[in-house]
Amino acid sequence: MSNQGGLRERKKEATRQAISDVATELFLERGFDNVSVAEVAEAAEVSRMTVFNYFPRKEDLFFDREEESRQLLRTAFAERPAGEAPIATLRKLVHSLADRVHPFAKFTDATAKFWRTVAESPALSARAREMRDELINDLASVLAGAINRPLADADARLAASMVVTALTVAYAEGLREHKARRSAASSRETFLRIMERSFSGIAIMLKDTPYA
Amino acid sequence: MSNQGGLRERKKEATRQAISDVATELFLERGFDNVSVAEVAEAAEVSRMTVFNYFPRKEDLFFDREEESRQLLRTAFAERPAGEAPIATLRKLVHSLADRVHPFAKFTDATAKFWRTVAESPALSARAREMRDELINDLASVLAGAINRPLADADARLAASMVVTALTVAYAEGLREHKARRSAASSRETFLRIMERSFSGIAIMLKDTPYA
DNA sequence: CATAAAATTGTACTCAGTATAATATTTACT
DNA sequence: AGTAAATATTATACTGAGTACAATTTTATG
Repeated sequence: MSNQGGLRERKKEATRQAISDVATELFLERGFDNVSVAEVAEAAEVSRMTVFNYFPRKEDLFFDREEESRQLLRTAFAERPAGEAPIATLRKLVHSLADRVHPFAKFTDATAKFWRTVAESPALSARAREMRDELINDLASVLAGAINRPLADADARLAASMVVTALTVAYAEGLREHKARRSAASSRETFLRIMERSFSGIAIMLKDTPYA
Repeated sequence: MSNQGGLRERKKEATRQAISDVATELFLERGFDNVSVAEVAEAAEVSRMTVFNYFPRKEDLFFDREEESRQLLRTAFAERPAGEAPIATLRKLVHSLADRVHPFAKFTDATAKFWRTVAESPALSARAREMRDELINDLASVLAGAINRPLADADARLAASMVVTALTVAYAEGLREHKARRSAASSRETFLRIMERSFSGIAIMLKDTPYA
């Protein structure tokens, strides 16, 4: 039987982390497309097959936190005050992320380097876009679920698409601001300013729906 | 020297078209991921290398009209009345596309099958997302250029992202409506209704900028 | 018809990702 | 402790996209 805190589980987690760490380091150093999975395996002192055992796709070695955003949404809506408009819940969540300097609203040299590495690799860029679309789908489901609407509700899809698009633009501009001014405060303000403008527009789009 | 309407040019174009046609047919029939480039080459009676000569990536065999959307934007803004708000120009363009039943606003069994084939292939979906991002970048440049702003203008990026996102959602819902009701009129209406709602919200987002 | 330019092809390669079977290691049980 | 079952790791061999480069065929031009 599988032992929760057993040696096997701990070793697996350690192996996984070791592979991910050494891979991330190599990718940041030399660029995602200039490092083969075989090299990662060798550097992690593990076989190529083991790498693919833990990470089905090479891109997963770099993007190792997809589940986090999903969880973030679920808890935000689980704790939502009854009767609050879903869009208001999201607006609060965004401010909370900015206040807590969550990775999704963090503008530092490290995050800049991370996203530069993504931008320089077609494969990583493609995976980032895919994750964006998955986030939109998740959010649409959560939004529709929050007010007991069918999961394919068109208004939910519009709302989710617009919010995630706003986040993408706001985050990109936040990063640009960081590169230009190197100020955490002004990056944060740029990010929030764009999100606020976006939310005001999104509210209009959804004004005759239960989402706003 | 290269002869404009010479035999060589005509033959090249014919070969290219023949490859693209036979590939599209195979992909629609059996699915993009179940047909190898080698098979396409064989069916087109051409070598594998020749296929890659004309179409650098396999996905290009299916998406063969990327330039069209680019051109659509440029001409719309070239013919724009002086002083018209860029967002108004886009709104008119969308209505014009719907009226002319342009491929970007066309809801038929054929377009449904086309996009179903895309949805069923990870590679084609990825390429579609990439094209969406390229369209956003193009549109942002055109918007900024239209009012003599720097090409990286944040407002232009926000506007472009929002409009393309709206188009994506509106088109998807138009397709869904087609599948449900098989009515060209009601698909068109669904599409335009979502676009109108989106434009009204986008106008709010940009109300203090020269774009709206 | 000969020759230059350009299109097509052949060959050999790299790399991601998959399938499958063999081997090593941990766990559970006596 | 020792052993059998479960599971992690590895070896091997494969497919298919995409690239590099050289050889060959086809078209254009004098």
